Amino acid sequence: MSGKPTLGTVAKEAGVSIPTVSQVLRGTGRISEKTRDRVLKAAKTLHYVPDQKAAAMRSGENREIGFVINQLSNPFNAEVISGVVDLLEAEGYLVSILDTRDDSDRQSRQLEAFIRHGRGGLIWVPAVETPNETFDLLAAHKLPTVTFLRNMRKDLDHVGIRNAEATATATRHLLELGHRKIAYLGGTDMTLVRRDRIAGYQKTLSEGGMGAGIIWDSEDNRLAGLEAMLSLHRTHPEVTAVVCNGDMVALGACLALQRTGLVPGKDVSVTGFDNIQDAAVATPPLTTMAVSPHKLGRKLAQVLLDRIRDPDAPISVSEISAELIVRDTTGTP
Amino acid sequence: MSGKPTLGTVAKEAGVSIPTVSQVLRGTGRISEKTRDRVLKAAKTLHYVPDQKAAAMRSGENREIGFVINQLSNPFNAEVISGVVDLLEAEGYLVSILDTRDDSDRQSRQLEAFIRHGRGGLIWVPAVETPNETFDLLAAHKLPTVTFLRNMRKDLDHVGIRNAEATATATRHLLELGHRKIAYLGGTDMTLVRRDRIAGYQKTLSEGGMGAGIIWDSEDNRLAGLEAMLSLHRTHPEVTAVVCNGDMVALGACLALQRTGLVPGKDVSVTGFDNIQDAAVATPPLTTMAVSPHKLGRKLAQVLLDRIRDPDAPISVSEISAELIVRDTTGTP
DNA sequence: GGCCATGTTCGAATCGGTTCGATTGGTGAA
DNA sequence: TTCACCAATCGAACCGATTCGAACATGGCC
Repeated sequence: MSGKPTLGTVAKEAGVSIPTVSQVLRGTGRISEKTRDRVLKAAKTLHYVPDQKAAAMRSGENREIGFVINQLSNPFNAEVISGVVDLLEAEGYLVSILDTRDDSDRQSRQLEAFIRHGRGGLIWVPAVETPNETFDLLAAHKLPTVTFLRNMRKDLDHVGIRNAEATATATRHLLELGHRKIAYLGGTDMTLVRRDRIAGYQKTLSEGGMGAGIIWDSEDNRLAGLEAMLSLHRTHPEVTAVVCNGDMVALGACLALQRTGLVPGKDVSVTGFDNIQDAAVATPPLTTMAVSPHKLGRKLAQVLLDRIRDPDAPISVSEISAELIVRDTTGTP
Repeated sequence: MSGKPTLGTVAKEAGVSIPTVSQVLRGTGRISEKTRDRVLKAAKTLHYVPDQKAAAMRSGENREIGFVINQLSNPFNAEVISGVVDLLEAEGYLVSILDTRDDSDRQSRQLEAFIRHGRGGLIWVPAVETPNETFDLLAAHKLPTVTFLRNMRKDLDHVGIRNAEATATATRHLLELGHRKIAYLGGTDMTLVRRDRIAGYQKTLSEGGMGAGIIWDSEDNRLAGLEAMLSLHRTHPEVTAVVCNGDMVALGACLALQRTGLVPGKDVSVTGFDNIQDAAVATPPLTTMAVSPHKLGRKLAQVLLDRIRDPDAPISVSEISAELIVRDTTGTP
């Protein structure tokens, strides 16, 4: 009545020993039906819930997974999380989420907190400027880890998107429509992801004989995309198409065009990346590169489970292709 | 070299006993400088990180907080989470987040998981249809809990928004502009929050002699808002203003108006709720009711800390006022 | 030299489970 | 009656930390 119920409380209530209660509740060992029933009834009347941290301590098994992401407010990430959680919860794991907001100091504090509090595995979008010692910390504690989106280490499992292939597809789509002046919006801080996406864009341009292209800086949100598009258009009015680093940027760019009196898809073509829910609803609906976030999430969960089950298996790197979804923001120039 | 470093490993490395290492690292007891240095150096070279679950087991203190939210993909919620995490991390707590997606079965599994895995406190947006037994579970385990947004129990601390006051303000704003046919968009499933917001709307209407008003159903996202506005306009073309239950709905409604050839703020006025980032950037920028999510987050953290420190303190209920931000989607009819 | 005060360090118990080997009681066969 | 065997249950050690009181060494004083 005073404190929380423990194995001891249940054991006394049922008139058996502590190990017996433990065996009944976990279904191990040979227990007669009579005592099993007695124990189960006692556990129920006392509202007994086992203390996982005590269990984890002895058995070494830890059914709690950490998910460290760089931007919780991005709806694409939220959907990936759903996919991960669905699969891991079905396997009896608890997934707890932290948001680094791409701050590597906060990230290192959070990862250390995960280690202190004991996690059995980690899914992680490393912050842009993650120092080596952060990777060392994880290695020192032998924490099964899968990186997501940003593949920064050859010694860790990874799940990501074929970024270069995707932007190449988007760029080729615009070339085939007849565009000749195509800019890339969403970039210059050199994330690995951005580097790959820009590489795909540039490779396709130069294969088409269009030179190096124009890279224009923008953060990954609507407001930044809007401002970047305005300045791009002011500086390079000859540009008739932009490949955007993300849907948020692309939607911002469309707003900018509309404010300038231009029609996205007629005067200037725009492609996005992610296929977030808003992309389909926007006016006009956004042409974009789609990757199923749920598929990514399930893959992440699967790779992590495999790693937990066999810590010595070879490193796994999975890259998922994005698919071009043509809507109304792209057209002939 | 093989397993994780423990107090024992560090003790052997430094040539002292386990309690000594513990005392050095937590700063308790009187330790000579000489051994302190030796211990600290050993801890550093071994990358020692204390195991919180072992510590929590002995000391009873649990510095891990659970945050159970109903919709992770809502950017407003993401900002609230930032506020909570900032304050609690500074106090040495780890905040882990789960998303119920308003599914009460998933919610009950998640809360039980939090109890099993041991949390020292809980911030919680209860799912719409939360059964009593879920509340009983928390009470049975004496888990310090603060509800957020949805105040469903008189026996739990709460932090929320003055919903009725806010929609009353929005409705009065529209009345003062001269609107006479004002609908409420985002309704009818009877969440407490919605009930309060609708009550504020209806009270203001009837005080202004406008009758009961029109309540139109919509979920809390852009696409739903768009479709709801289309059907509302088809059914009730006389409506010249809509009070929306949230910004996402309001933005969807504006899109719907634009598709119909109407101008938000001129032909039909629209107010939102939350002041999410997109509200300021949209074309036209959205008139909305703003509550500082960061302020809400810090309040939540503070109330929870107070509860943890004094479990017997009287129940605290804090409601924060929303502020009208007039932008371009409201005007004279 | 013996004794106490002071400051450091360590032994042992504890938290709530799990695990394994040992013990108990009952049954059937020799 | 004795013995072997099997199923059911329990004792005790352990996981990694914390906590408290006891032990120890040192030095000062009588």
